[in-house]
Amino acid sequence: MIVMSFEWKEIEEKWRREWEKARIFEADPDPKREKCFVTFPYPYMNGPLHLGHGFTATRVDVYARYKRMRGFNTLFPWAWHWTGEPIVGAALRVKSGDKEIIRALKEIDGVPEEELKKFVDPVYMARYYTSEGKEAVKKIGFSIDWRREFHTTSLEPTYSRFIEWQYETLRKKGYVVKGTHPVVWCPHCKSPTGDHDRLEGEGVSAEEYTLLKFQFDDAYLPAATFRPETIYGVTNMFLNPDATYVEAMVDGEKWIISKEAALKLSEQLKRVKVLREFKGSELIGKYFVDPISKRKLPILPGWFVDPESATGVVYSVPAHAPADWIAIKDLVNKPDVLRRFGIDPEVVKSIKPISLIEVDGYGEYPAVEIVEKMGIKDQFDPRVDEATSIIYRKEFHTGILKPITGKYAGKRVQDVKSELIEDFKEAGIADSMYDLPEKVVCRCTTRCIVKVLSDQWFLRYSDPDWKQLAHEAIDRAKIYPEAARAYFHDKIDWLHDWACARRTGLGTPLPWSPGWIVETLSDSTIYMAFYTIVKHIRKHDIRAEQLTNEVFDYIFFGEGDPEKLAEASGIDAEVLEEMRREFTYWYPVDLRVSAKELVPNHLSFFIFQHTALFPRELWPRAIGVNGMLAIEGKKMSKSKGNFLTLSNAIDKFGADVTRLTLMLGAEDMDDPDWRVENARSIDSKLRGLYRFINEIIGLRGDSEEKSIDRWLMSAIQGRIRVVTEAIENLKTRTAAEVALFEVWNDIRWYLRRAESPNPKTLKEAVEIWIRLLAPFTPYLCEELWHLLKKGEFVSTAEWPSYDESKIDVKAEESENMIRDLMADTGSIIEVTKMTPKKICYYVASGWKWKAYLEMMRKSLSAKVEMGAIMRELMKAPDLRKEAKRVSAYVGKTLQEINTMSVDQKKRRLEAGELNEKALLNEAKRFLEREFKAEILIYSEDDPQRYDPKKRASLAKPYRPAIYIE
RNA sequence: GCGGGGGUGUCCGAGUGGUCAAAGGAGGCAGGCUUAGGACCUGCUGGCGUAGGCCUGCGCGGGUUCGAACCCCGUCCCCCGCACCA
Repeated sequence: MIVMSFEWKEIEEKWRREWEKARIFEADPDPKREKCFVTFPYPYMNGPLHLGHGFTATRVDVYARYKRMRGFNTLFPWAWHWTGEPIVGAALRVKSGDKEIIRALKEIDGVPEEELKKFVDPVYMARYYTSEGKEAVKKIGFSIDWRREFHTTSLEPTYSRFIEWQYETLRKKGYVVKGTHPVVWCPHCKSPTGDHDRLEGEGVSAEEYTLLKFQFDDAYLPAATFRPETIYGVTNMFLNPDATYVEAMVDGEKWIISKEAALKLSEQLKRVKVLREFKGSELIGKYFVDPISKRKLPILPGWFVDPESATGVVYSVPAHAPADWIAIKDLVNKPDVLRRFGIDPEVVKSIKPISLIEVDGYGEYPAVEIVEKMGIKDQFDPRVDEATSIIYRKEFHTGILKPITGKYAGKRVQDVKSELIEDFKEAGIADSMYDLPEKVVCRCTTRCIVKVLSDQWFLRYSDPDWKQLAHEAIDRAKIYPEAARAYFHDKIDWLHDWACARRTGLGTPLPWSPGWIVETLSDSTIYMAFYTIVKHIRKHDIRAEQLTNEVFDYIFFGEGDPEKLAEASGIDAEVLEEMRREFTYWYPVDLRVSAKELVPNHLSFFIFQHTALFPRELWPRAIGVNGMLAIEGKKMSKSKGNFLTLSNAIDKFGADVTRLTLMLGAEDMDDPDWRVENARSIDSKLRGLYRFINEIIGLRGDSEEKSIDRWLMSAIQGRIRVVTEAIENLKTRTAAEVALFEVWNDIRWYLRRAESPNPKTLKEAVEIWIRLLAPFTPYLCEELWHLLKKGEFVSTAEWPSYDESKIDVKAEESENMIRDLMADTGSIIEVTKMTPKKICYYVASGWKWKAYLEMMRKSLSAKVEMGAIMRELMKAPDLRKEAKRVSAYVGKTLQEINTMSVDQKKRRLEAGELNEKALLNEAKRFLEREFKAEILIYSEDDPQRYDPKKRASLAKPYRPAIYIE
């Protein structure tokens, strides 16, 4: 009696131990074997691994296990990312007793109380999650070579040395340069305020305003705008009478700006010296000069002007800015207000909008039109913003500049905008500043500003030559799915210089600039190279200081003489040579997989840096991109409380169930959705599979090979081909689906169909089946495999090869014929509502087959016409004898032939004439069982046939005629 | 707004010009097996139909074609990313 049930934990632990004992996932260079080097981006250790990590990494592991079975020397290493600020930030929050984070650590991450206390130390925290993470990775059964494990930062000195070498090399090659950069900045914390450090203003980033410098006596009024082209339509200025303005020297010029603006500009690398403060009202009613037209224009009161926004100086273009038009209209209606500021109401009344942009669907003054159309009453109407945005978008995208704009006339706004800004700056009438379009508040409750950092170190991802190389690397690589290729190209073009050093957090200090550390996305770009040598560093106890730049130059670039390097570094020449050999053996990376969110950053950086540092033959060979995991239909998030750690999932469902459920969730860039219900169903499927295979293994004996045996082996070959191709292209869902369900259905059909199932056929099928499933559910397959073959791992068994010789088109087409016939029979029974006692089948006679195949042959090259085909067919004497019936048959069959797909025609031609009578006789008892009726089989011309309704002549190839009573 | 992906039957999800009323799975219904079953097996799961057929149908509206879920144009909607951060 075979045991028909099992405990996941038991078999998983058993096989994990066996694998570790046999060291089957430890891979060393073997020049005789082709290698395969796959990687998963090391996870950041500020928390436990979650199911999303599990999803992506399982895809890597499936590929790795498959390749290993294909005979590749396969290396799948693992490491841990500690670089960055969040771990330090979290430790600080624990230290300060932040309730929110403590609750999250306890409830979501499951950190025990006594451990939690130690989390005030960020390094302890990282170590804790690393060791928890490693347990989870082992439990889920990834085929990792753990000898190559490491973590990042200066706490792993040899890795740190590797990063130093990388950055010194990049700098030497001119890829790292010094520059300036605007960041959202907290004046209190004196540090950049990232999205996660904000109370308010998530997603808000610095925007660059153009400042147009209008003349006012010996000073300038720098008005801020995103639409500098509208200077041609300026009619007046607005200042807030109640706001505080200053006169300040800014880089040697006298500017009039809001008090707040002066502070902001001083943080943007401008020398600012405030001369005096005054209320805006002081300037209301005075005149300024437009630098383009030299017209003198009035300064009007505008309470809507926000001194917190940019310079607090606003110029007015009523033709194209709804807010400006409304503000003027409001003033016209309040002559007393104007008089209070000493302004003659006639001055405002006489302001005429000046049109400068021609735009479809609007007349001279789009702003005036939209205000009227929307019925906006005054400047306090909330729809002013909406109107502004509609006009702005429309004019930017489709607007054509009018003659008043001089050299820009006739061009589209969006095409000349940047040129125009350059020109204005050149002419000294424009400048720029950064500001935030919305309020941003730091976690410390201070309002943030934009600061331009100097002395910043940048990776020059904006460099066109470097971009070119990155594009080339993408073009040379395989990208799964292919649709992601365009995404990469787009993101490579879009990337600009990347500030690659930070002041705070864990990491590797920038070697030439103390006080800076290499930023987290920048120290994780070529570390896969480190996997190839870290094993030797450990084995030979090599210290960081021995790993000089020259040593790395030798290992990774092949530069220098190992003997001399040995002397200088104290590392044996043989060891150096071995490391060099190991690097060149494993490199390049054959596959790297991540979720699509990493395309614009990590994966693109990975590509960029490989092209900067390595020759083309060492550029990555393939990149896989996948979707992002949702839990029960919702995006996974700690704050929403639907966060599922990898470890929890495995404990609850087992490793194989977790893996297979994930793999069946989605492929390509689709987002998989984890549902407990699915996992449960997969669990019961796998238990069923276990019983099913056990029963098959228990079968004894042998019997003769029938058409249905050939059918099963042929069908299984098709499954092998599909699964193999799918995994090759990282279509892991398709592969899992076919390997599990389609193969199962094939075998099920075989068992139902075959009079007496042939154990030999079944065992062959099962051996293939287990191996096809092994990359997905390695533990269960290992268990099953050992029931078949003692002492051999399925993990290292040979992948089933597609055997062309076992493809039997005739057997497959025969089976299709029988299935179709059963469906037709069933349909008749259903419609007529009879309970059949007797079912008669009449198979088509030889001449029909001859005509049918001939028509198909002809139709491969051209459409078959009645006349031509009849002339052709009449050449054969046996058909000529039946000319009348042939002609009727051909007429009826013509359309079927002409609309059949080429593929199908080829299959049927290859199958040739089926001996339908023999096939049906072979299936007779099966059909009788299925329909619970007597089955009678005749040739249509059989004079002995029972055919009371004269249906026999309806027989066609592949469609025997049917009579039921 | 820009860029990428997508809208298919109750649900998830295949499907890129004819083999498509549309794979596979889930759910539902019916039957079988069984002491019982949330285990297993079989069938059904758009509508109509007393003979293997017909009609409707793949976000919406047009078009190309002998023929369209698949190609073209327009349109609406959904998801993801948009930077100093893992």
